[in-house]
Amino acid sequence: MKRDKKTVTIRDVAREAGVSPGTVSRAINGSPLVNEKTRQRIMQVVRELNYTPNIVARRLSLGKTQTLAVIVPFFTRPSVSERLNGVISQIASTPYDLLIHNIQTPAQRDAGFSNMLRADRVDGALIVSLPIRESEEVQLRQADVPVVLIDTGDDVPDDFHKVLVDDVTGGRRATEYLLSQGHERIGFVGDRVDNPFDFVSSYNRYRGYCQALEAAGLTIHDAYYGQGEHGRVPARKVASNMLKLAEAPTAILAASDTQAVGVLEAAWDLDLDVPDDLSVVGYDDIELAEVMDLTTVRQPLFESGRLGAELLFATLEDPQKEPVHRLLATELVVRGTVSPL
Amino acid sequence: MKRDKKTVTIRDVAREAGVSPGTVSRAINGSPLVNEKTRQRIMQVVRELNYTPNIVARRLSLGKTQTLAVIVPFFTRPSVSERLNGVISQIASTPYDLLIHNIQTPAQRDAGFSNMLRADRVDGALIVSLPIRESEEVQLRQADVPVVLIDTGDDVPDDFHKVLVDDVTGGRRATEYLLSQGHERIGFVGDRVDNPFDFVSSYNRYRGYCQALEAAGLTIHDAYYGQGEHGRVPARKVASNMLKLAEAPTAILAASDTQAVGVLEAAWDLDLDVPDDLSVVGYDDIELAEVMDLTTVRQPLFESGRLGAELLFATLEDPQKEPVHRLLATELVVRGTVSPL
DNA sequence: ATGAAAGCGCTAACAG
DNA sequence: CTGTTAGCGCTTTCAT
Repeated sequence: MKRDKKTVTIRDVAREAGVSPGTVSRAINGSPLVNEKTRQRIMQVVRELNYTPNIVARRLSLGKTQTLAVIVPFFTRPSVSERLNGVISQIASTPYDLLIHNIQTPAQRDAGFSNMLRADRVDGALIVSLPIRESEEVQLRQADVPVVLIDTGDDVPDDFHKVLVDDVTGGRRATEYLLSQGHERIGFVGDRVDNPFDFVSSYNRYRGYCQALEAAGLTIHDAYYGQGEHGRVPARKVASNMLKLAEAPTAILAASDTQAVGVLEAAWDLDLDVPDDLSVVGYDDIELAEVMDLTTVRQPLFESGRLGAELLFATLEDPQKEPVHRLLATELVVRGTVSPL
Repeated sequence: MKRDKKTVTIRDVAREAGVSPGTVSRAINGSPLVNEKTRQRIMQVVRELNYTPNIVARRLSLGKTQTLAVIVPFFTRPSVSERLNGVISQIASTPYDLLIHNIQTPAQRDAGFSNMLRADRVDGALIVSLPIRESEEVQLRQADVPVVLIDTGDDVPDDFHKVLVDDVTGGRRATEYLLSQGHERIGFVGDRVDNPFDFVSSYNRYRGYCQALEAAGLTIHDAYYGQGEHGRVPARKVASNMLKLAEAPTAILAASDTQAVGVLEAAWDLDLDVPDDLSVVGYDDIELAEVMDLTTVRQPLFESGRLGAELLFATLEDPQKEPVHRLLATELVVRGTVSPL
């Protein structure tokens, strides 16, 4: 849209082809009501002039942005970026543009919600792994574009489209597995409950852990609930403290593979052998898990993103569509970091 | 831009405030030639009506898209996504939208170059880690938007803005380090030279490796140049073969940390101790490297992205700007996978 | 300091 | 089947 380097417009094509702009538009957009002869001639001119329609003008006229937005926190985290990958690959075959709004600060968070959900900017939006606050729920409801929540929104009303992964069950299964191997002193290392983004997946996995313990008639010790900032290094510290307890756990379930590696490091620091002295289970099954031979809970990261995008397209087609909820299952991947007690 | 749910336009505000649309526009955009009183009144109405300017209309009128694109292959690779992170964080504080075009197939590649470099779509573009082919170089030159190349384009003429990292020197330094530790039989495990994307960074690192070897008066053996698809698993296979040679290398330099981990795995497979039986050096210094205690060559991933975006903004301000080239340095990070011979 | 009017480039309803 | 016309919503001369 540089005005200096003159752009070829539909008018230029029309003049050159000896027709009206309207006809050119029809020809380009494959309307059936244009003579084959004229269409050929027009397309010829289009090629000669190397014409390409101004997409912004097109959008204004059509009233559609042909753009989708995804709001996502910390997209460099492997689990997040894999979901994003699913979204992107689903959109790739469509003419839609994809706007990425990464969130790492509160300001970006506000900006994302107030800018990216507007119909003059996008036709629809995906929110990935970012917990929805009450005020944001209001914004979402007022938003004039369809929104699909991926890996978030289990606590917001069911009138939103959602693709969720069953974190509670995942945490429970992992714990049950540990119990089945004879472990009773089982620790949990996860995010802080009161983290600045209100991330809740770690806590949900912890809830599953509690369920399993209770079902087994075991008591839940606070000392076995290690909370820290998300990441390998804090997890290492938290696990280290836990492992120094008089009655140290014989197994630890981590809220993510990244944190599980921190647990492994803590064990190394203390000269504890994994799995002989300590069993460890992670969560996510990112590539790192395989490298570390980590037993973990696999969740369908890519698929959750792909499905969310698919769902958004369906909603674009039929805005009145009933809210859809997909709850994806997890799967325990047994590798080498757990041994029977 | 839903037409049904009536949108508030500048006209509505104007009518309500008893002024003309032009004045509202001026008021909103902070023009000095509008009476303070009227501005107040207008802003009041804006708030009451919850008016927000239609961004597409604004773009059409202004002739600017306020959008930037980044073309990037395999953005889930940690090294790539970290560069992207640098780009995003630099753009975050600006009003620009960011379009991500991920490339995993030839079709996406073509689409990216023909769609994303058009002035009616974006104001500028960044190309990250994707080697430029000759035909693409032509497209780049014809593009009517400024383009900055990040981690690519060392083989295209110097009239493009570039942010490069010195892969050759990085490869050389790593090799020199290995030589200084007494190693002479040094292997290299990297991408295939004839890979479908023409990725060249692996080969450049290999060139540095060759330089170091030659400078030391050593001959370069083809058997010590292991090529495979990018990734941990192929690298494992390639390294495995190399380590089974009669005269197996005592040290291996990998073209990336990911591949270095494959080398480590190959060593484990063969019951070789690292670093006692085999020294290993990686490249990139992604988080995985620290976890594996891997000696590696650190390159400024985030900074390369940030700098590229910064450069693009500078070019947006001054399109006539002389082509800028930044060559970023690498740094050897000594950890625990190398021992003297 | 403000209003009127033209225009950004495209699409679509309306005639014919 | 094609031309004409009227917008889409905003910005920006050009008057006044």
